[in-house]
Amino acid sequence: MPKKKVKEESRGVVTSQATGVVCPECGYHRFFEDPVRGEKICARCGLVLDEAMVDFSQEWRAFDEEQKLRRARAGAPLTSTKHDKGLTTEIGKSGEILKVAPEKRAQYQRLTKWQKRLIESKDRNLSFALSELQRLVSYLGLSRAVHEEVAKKYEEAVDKGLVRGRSMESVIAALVYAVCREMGTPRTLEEIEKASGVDKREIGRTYRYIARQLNIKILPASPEDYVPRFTTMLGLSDKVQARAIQILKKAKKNDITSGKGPTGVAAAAVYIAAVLEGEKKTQREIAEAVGVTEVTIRNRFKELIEKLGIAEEIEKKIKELEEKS
DNA sequence: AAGACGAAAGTGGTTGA
DNA sequence: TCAACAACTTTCGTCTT
Repeated sequence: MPKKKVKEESRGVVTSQATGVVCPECGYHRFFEDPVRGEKICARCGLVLDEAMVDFSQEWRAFDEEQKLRRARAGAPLTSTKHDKGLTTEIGKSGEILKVAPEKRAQYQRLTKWQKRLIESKDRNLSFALSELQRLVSYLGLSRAVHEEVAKKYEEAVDKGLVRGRSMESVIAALVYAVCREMGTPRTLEEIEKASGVDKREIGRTYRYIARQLNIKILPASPEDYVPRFTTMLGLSDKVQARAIQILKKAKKNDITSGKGPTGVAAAAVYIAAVLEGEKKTQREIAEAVGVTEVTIRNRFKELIEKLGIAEEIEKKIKELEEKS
């Protein structure tokens, strides 16, 4: 894993692609776009993916908001995943300057200029970040609610200056992680790493920092929340899902879950539930889908069946299933 | 040959002095 | 800042079917 490269790219040298397209050569998801030659080039291996692209950028330039408004031929749709929901505050309107005392005009103009610069720099930052977010959302199949919430929190983070010294990608990734968890549909760090190309330790670090600064409560993730996604990923029935959650509830009461990695516990519960419902999957299959090792599943599995006193039941069931095949 | 099991050594992160 | 520590992973050998 060339981690260094990703870091450099996150400095903004690279245009990130808004859709879920990946390089057919190396599977990487970021590309350089060269508008002059109309080429799209994989940022990792350099493969030219697209030639003779259409340049969608504006053919005109605008030097201030006024020109922008005048030259634009279409307005952006209103949505809260856009940085300002289409409403921007400005200090200076050309007519108003006449109302200001002559001796204050110079100062007034300076203020106007800086105000514009600030807004525009925030603009660029936000629109770039939001397109990265858009990419993650479609890649991970996240809900509208999560999308909106992350957008809101990101702006908050920018306002508090928390993005400084961190790459936008890592902040976005961290927020996605945080919000997914908050909404009870957690994704693992690994999944977000794969989707965003940001190292998972980096995501974790940023997550903790941002969460503290924005007063997002960091509750330990609960295993139940992972169950529905795991069962669907493995193609298991709703019955298995319900059974797994039932097992986890009981486990929680007996205090077996605390201190353990939630994904491991969830994986073991799914394994048990699958066996009990006669839809047995191998430990490896589950391990692979969930992103923990078989060993971990085994350990949790052993703990669960012992402490819940269902060891015999499970063994009987396994024998039964073996006889059938 | 494939799956389950577990021992042993290694890794990254947290905690407490 | 450092060492101890728990959870988890990797690796590998064994047993069963």
